[in-house]
Amino acid sequence: MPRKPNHDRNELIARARDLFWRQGWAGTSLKDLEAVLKMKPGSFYAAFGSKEALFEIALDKYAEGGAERLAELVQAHGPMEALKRYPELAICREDAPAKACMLSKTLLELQAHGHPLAKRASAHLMGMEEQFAALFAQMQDEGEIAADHDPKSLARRYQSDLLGLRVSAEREGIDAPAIAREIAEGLTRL
Amino acid sequence: MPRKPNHDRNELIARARDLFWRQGWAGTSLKDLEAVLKMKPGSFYAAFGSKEALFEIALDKYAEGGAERLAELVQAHGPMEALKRYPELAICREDAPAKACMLSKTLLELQAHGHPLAKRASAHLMGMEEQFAALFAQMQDEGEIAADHDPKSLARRYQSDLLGLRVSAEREGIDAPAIAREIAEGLTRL
DNA sequence: GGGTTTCTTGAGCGATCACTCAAGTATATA
DNA sequence: TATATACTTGAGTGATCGCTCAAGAAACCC
Repeated sequence: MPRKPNHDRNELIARARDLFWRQGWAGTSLKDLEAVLKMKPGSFYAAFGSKEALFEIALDKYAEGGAERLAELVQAHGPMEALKRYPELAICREDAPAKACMLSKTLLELQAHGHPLAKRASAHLMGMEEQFAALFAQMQDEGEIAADHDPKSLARRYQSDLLGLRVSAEREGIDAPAIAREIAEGLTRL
Repeated sequence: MPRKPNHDRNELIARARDLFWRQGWAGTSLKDLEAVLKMKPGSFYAAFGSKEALFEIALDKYAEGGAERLAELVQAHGPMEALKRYPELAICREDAPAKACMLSKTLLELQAHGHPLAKRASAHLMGMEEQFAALFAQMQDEGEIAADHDPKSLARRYQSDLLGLRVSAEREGIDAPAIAREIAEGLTRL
C-alpha cells in the first residue's frame, strides 16, 4: 500500500555521521543536516525523531566502524601488527571528515553539561579499550610480549596515545604519521 | 571625573576563562557569562566588546598560565624534572575547571568552521611545543639525554602524549595519574 | 553643590535555534 | 481506476542566541 522512502537510511546515517564527526554537536545545525541529507524538516523528524536521536545513531555507527576496521586488521595480520598499523590508519584515511576521534570530540564538547551523548561516547571509548586489552592479553598468551604487563594498563596507555595522536593530527603543520610510527615502534619494546 | 569599574578586570577574565575552558565556545551562552561575571549585557559589551573577543583574551590567559607553570617547574627543578612533573600537574589540579586542555578543546570544536579562535588555539599549542623543544635541546646540551634525538620530534611526541593524557583524564573510570607516570618514566629512557 | 564623565541597567532587537503539522504527492492494493 | 497509506513539503512555532542602546546611577573635578 505505502510509498517507499526516497532515501537509503543507511546512507543517510553515514552522511550524518560524517557531518557530526567534522562539525561536532553544536556546530551542526538542522539546516546543515537538511542540506546534506537532502531532507526537509518534516521528513527528517519522521525518519529520526530528533537531532539528538540521529547523533546517537551516528555515534554508534562511528564506533561500530572503528571496531570493524580493527577486527579486519587483526584478521589479516594478527594482534601485534594490527595494533601497529591502526594508529596510522586512523589518521591517514583521506576520505575521513576529520582526523580526530568523534568519540573524544563528543566527550570534550558535551561532558561539562552532563549530556547523555557524552556518556555514550565515553562508553564507546571504554569498549574500544576493552578490545585493545583483549588483543594485548592474546599477545601475552602467545608469548609475543612479556608476561609481566597488565593488559588493561597497556590498553589504557595505547588508547591515550591514540587519542593524543588524533588530536595532533587535527593541528596544521604537525607530522602526525611520524607520531603514529613512534607509537607503533613503542609496541615492539614490550 | 569618571567612575571606577565595579569589578577587577583580571579576575573577570579568569572567571570567564574557567567557564569557557569547562563548557567550550558554543556550550557557554551570554547568560552563563552574565551569571558568572555578575554583569548585565551592557556592562559586558562595554568591557569586552563581544563574546568572541573575551574568549580570545581568555584563551591567551590560559596559554600564558600554562607557560608560566612550566617555567616555574624548570626554575625549581631543571628541565628534565620539570617535564616529568608537568603531566601529572596538568591533570591533578583540583581547582581546575576541566582536565582536558582548553587549547585542544577549542581546536577540536571550532577547526571545522575555520573559526579564528581555532587558529589562535593552534598557534598557542605550537608555542607550547616550542617551549618543550627548547627544554629538550637544553637537556641535550647538558648531556642529560642522548644527542641523537631531534628536539622538535621529542617535543612533538611529548605534546601528543600530553594531549592524549588530558583527554583520557576527562573520561570517567580512567586512572590518568598512572598514564602521567608512564609518560614521565618514558622520558628517563632518552 | 553643579557639571561632567563613566559605568551600570534591563528591556528588547533581529537572527537563528530545534522542531511541528496540516496539506500535498506518490505508490501501493483492490 | 478508486482508495488507502505512507512519505514529502515548507511555512511557521516558541525559545534562545548574541547583542544594542537609551536612560539612570555613581564617582570624580571645580
